[in-house]
Amino acid sequence: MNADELLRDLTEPQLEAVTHAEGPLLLLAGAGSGKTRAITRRAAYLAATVTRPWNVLAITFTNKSANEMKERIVALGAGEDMTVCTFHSLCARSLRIHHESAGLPPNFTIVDQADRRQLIKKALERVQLAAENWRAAAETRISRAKNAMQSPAEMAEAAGYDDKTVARIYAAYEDILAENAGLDFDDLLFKLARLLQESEEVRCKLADRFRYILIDEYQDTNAAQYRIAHLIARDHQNIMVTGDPDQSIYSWRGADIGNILSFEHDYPNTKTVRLEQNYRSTKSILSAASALIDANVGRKKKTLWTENAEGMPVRVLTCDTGSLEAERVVTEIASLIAQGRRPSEFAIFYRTNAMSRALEEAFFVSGVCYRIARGTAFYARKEIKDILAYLRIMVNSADTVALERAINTPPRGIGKTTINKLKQFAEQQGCPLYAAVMRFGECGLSKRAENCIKSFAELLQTLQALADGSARDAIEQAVSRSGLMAQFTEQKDVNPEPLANANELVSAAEEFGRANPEATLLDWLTFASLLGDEDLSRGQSEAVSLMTLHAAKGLEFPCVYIVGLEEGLLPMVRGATDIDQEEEERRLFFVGMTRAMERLTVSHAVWRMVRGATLRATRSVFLDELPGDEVEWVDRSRNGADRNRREPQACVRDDLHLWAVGTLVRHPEYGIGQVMSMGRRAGRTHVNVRFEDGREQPWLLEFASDLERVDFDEIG
DNA sequence: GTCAGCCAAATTTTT
DNA sequence: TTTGGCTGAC
Repeated sequence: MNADELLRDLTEPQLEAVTHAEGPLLLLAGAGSGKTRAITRRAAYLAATVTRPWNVLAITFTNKSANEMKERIVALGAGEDMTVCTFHSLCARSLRIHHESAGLPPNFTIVDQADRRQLIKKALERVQLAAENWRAAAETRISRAKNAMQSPAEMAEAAGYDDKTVARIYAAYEDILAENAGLDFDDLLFKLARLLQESEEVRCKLADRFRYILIDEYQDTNAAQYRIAHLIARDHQNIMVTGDPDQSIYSWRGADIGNILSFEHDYPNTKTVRLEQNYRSTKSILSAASALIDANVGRKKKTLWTENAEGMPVRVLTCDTGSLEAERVVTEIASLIAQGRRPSEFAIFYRTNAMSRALEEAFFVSGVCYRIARGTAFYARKEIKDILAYLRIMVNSADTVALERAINTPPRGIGKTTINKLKQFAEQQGCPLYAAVMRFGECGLSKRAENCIKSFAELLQTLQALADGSARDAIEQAVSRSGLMAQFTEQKDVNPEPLANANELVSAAEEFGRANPEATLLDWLTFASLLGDEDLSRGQSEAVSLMTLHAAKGLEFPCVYIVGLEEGLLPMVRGATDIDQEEEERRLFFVGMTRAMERLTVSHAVWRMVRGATLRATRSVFLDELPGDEVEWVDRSRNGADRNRREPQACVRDDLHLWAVGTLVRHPEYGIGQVMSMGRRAGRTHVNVRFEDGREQPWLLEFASDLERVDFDEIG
């Protein structure tokens, strides 16, 4: 596409943003205002006019949005050479290249959240504190410190006992990370920010390479990310940021809404463009959402408007209990589907994951397909981590977390006693655990244990010889030689997932190798450690989406339900001391509301079960902030009008004894599946079946006549 | 090495 | 209520 074509079909403000050439640009983009369109067009336009693609850097927060953005930019004809990536992967790559200046080993491994927890536990042991009392505090505060670019020493200068204690844990944790040659997610940002600050040479290199930078979702940046952006853009000032302060919902993770609010101040010649026309929602939805967000006081004024239809009013539903609320919502969705809507047009949002339970139960009864957008990432699965552990040892033998995981996975007779002896030896010698494994003869082990360790040591050596080859081969070898493959294959009838996931990992590596022929195993590991699972989601089946409000950001659905509008839930915190937090909760609700295109329903229950106890709930203040004339209140509580609620029918058929979790079934249309869970509710039995394509489908057993039980042998 | 049983903890979680 | 982690018995 040539430059003129890139400017086609743009609104006036979009055009302004796209064609702005030099200097800082702030794009304040309201929900649903075509922000991505503006940013991708601009990236392509820059590459076509004032600069070359490889001099442009576009940064996002998630892999998903990076991939989407890249795809769209490539489709606009701007070439593959533009760097479109997440903050974290930019950091990982840059630190890999400039590891020497950063004082890092070249083969550092990236430590994920679960590993991080283990390491913090070790740090607690090392400073001899009762783990239970400090674990949670240490986890959040160390992360916060790193995000704010604070070292352990700086933290120790703080006054309180708590700070000093956490600083000790932090220091121990840093030591352990260094011993493992590991960097956690926060380190990636922190270390690059510090490197850019301290090394003029590296800073100039990056600034020269990336002459134009674009940052999406700028309201979610933390102090380290702010520094990185600033240090790259300081000289050329070609920095464009987009975002919406009203959608800042991650302050609890260190995001600083102040970054976007003070952008014009930080970059004095900023041109500010506002995208205020909304293309997503009806007038009713938009004005309800606008009225709500207006209640935030320290807010940068912004007025969203739309040319869309008025639409139906936003509805507020009152129910007696959480489960009745769920039942109502699901019943309504079922009837709309019966009238011709597709399941994928619906989404239900809630504040906490625990709230999905009631909804799931209601879905069981209704038989409507649903899908929960959960956080269990592909790369966080046990079998995947087991494999990655071997690969990590291959590139970084100091990676003790990986070693401890791999040493007896699959079981090879190396028990706690043996491991402790090895650890003891390592400690005495001041060497990494890996060295102890290699010097198994000196650790005072029993003959039996020594043999086990010996073959493990040999395995590691064999694998390490492959470390310089392709990632694909490394994985294949690691999986088969470690015995993991045998384990997965053996259990495939009981649980086919590990085998499937292992194979998927191999194909992912193969694909990566094809796209990056030069890439080493280390490159692939860097890439894989930073990946979530959204890219690998299998089988886009028709289903209603269930997710937390946080997970909803960036998505849109024709029909949206937001449940649990109660004090203590949404907003979760409240009170004069916590104005900022309350405002963030309001933004969270705002984000949820603005996902809706046509129909928006919010609900609350009079009684809510919280941790086993049923408590009287107070309706959320947010509901009272919605404009009266745009909103229809529907009271379905006992004192309300709904006396004709359909009671569940009695159980027709009870085959519970014939069915069990894990039973294989065949469906004429969906193929072979497996019973994932079963339950009884209101005297009826329901089963939840997952099929080969990843689709999950609930059935009420008496209506599940299409399901046929099959035996393992039958499908080989 | 595995498993039942007990206790404690329970927002959100882009990487 | 549910879940995960840890402990102690086989």
